Amino acid sequence: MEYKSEEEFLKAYNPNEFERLSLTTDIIIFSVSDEQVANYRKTSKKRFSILLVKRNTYPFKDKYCLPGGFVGINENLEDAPIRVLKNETNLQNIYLEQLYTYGDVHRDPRMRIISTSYMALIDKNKLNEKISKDASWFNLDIEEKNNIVTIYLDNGKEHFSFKIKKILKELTTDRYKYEIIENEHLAFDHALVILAGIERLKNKIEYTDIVFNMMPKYFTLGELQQVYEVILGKKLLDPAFRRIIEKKVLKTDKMTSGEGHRPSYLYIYKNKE
Amino acid sequence: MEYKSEEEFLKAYNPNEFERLSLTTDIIIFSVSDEQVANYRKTSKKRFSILLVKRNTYPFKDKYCLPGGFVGINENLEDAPIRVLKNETNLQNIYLEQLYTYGDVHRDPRMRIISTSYMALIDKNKLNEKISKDASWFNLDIEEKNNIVTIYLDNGKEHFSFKIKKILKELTTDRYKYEIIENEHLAFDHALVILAGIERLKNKIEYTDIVFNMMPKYFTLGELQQVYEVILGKKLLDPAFRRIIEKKVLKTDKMTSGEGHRPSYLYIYKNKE
DNA sequence: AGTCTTTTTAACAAAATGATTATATGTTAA
DNA sequence: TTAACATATAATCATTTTGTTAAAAAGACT
Repeated sequence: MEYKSEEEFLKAYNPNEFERLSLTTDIIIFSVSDEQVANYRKTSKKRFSILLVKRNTYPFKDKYCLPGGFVGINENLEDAPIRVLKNETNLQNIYLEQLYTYGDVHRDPRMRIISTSYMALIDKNKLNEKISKDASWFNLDIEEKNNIVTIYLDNGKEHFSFKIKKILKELTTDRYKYEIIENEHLAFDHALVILAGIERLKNKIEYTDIVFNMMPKYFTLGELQQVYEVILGKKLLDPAFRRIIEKKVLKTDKMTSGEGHRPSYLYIYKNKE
Repeated sequence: MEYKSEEEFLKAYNPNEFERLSLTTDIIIFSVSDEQVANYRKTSKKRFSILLVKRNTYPFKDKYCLPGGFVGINENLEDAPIRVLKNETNLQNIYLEQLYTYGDVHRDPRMRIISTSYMALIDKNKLNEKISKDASWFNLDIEEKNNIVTIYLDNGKEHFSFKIKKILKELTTDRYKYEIIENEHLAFDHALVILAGIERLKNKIEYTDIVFNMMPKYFTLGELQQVYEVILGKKLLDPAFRRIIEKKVLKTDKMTSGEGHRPSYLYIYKNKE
């Protein structure tokens, strides 16, 4: 059949001609937390953490998953993670970045569901203890050897781990294919999503300013360095770190006190103007 | 209602409970082409190029779009671009990378359609002139000033351009929001997809080896440098370029000849072993 | 033989990074 | 009051990596 115009074509178009599927979004909410260090001074150390939700319905009942949900039929894709984030944490105006879209035929046992994942970076100080019931913060430790990544999760009450193998793709690339080889506690393919998020964050922290989304307004260079260190999973040398970071921050005249050691200046993030 | 097991839940699950939508994939196929230079020697220059398809059906009849199509209900998302690529170019085993998923409610006038975009990198020498009818290669030039990007496309017969404004996001990031401000000839939101692909490629060429997917087996350093230059949109200094690239390639004992100037050694890509 | 063009190597300056060491300073405990 | 403590901050020097300019090399063309 021939149509004379775009309007005419659209009028005759039957949306049920193609098979349909559902779309969800999953969000990795990254933040850092302070952990008391077991020494006689009241020092604390930064930890890397993400928010997980315990499922109380099928499928994957009693397992953990990333906060998320279905994208409404009249909702822009990128508005869905904003809505989910508001529901889970009551936070708005948060750094969000699309990560990857997962679409294996059988990734959800219910039906064909595509999922677009996002990562969010938040400063926990802005939280008013209003995270939803069933959600909890897990500290995160990463270990990698022989292309097998083990990720340890701990929310204080429960702790578990999962393993993912990184398989180098054949084509001329340094990208990997990821395969879950051990996972008892995470629903769906969320183990993959978490690793993808971690790797994206690790990369971007080096060439962008996104860390500052996880920092409070005033921070010390020591704290900032610790955040870099937990995310990158390695120690940095002080002078090298300072050389790089001093271009991005402004020293204020405020200082810390009562820390049991020499006080340090507080810095703020310097927007590039 | 309470279920006793995952099996029981799934048996009772009604997939029509949620509204459904359709999923497509769009692929930016990047390559480089040789263009005769108008001088008295038979020298040639590399150009950056992408494959576009002229639409002969509604919607957007007679406009150009990226190769793509619907993802089958029983087809893994990542298998769809492989299939499309095979159809359009008859090529297999090609470097493919997922870019971004577009999901604005009204991005397709027919109905709610989500599209996951990919980029593919190919070596044109592997093409056997079998690209599908309606498809043609467009040389691509990029110009950016005052955060407005103009992209010029030319396939020898037709040429046009489009403009996109880059708006800095408010949050602590160096990422932009993109807004089409001038576009007469490209269907859907494909102008955005093309720019996203260009920026991804520009970034990754610096810290990965993906360029070699666009190179023939044997190449000169001059050719390789030209490819870097057309993609990055700037001249590189020879010694600096060589220092970086010599770690990635192996010099063979083959040489070029008949080029009207000093011959050069041919190199091959050195896989990291 | 001389000119053209591009390749390839050389050489040096400037900048960025790596690593070590020294000094500073409030807190805590004796 | 003082010494041990824990971290902050600065200074120093060696090393590596980049930026820049320039020169030499070699086949094709006239």
